[in-house]
Amino acid sequence: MKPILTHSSLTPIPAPWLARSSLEVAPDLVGCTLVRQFDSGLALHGLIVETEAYTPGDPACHAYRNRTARNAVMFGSAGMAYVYLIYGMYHCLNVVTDSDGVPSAVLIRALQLDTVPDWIDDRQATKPHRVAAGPGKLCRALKIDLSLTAQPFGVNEPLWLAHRSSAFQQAIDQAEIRLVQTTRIGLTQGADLPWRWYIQNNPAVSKKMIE
DNA sequence: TTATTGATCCTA
DNA sequence: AGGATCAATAAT
Repeated sequence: MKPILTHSSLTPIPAPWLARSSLEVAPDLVGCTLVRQFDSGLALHGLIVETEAYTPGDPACHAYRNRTARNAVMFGSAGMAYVYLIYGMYHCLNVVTDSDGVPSAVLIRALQLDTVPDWIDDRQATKPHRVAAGPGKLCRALKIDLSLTAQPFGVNEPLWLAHRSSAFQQAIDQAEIRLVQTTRIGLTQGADLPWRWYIQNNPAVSKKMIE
């Protein structure tokens, strides 16, 4: 395990905080921390550096058409994990948002990890801040798969979320850290909607981008 | 029932 | 530019 950065006290995010429009929650989750806890007692922390919002009426949302076995959790109450398999080989993690009955979620697209897990191969580990730089990569790094879908975020669960540190919030308030809002990645529908947010100049965002 | 698609990532 | 690889969804 190679340390990348340290973190101070973490305050858990309660489900009601997530029971808002995904368009509000997505930017608010940037700068928060995702914690992955294993049965072994090992815990990994990742600073959320990039998110995307998916809403009802959004053609890119998996819940756009009908309620199915896969997307059912998005119709439920906020604070649950929605995990799905993409392109047959990667998993993606979402936080379910908004009121019960309103299908919406926030996709976690990139994390800055506090440590590089042992199971990451040496080649990848040479660039520590790229290990979780993408929705598929972060699920691989944190061993997130379909077994975690429809599970609640919580301090006694495999996954939980913590609020921004006061230092991060201050940096946002003083514009030392800036959020960029732009279009989402990899979509054929709803590609023009500016519903992605990321930390400007952060080395762990999912792709190299200008401005 | 079979065919196509996809909120990705890596290699060349 | 192309391939890996498979569940959900669309088409037959």
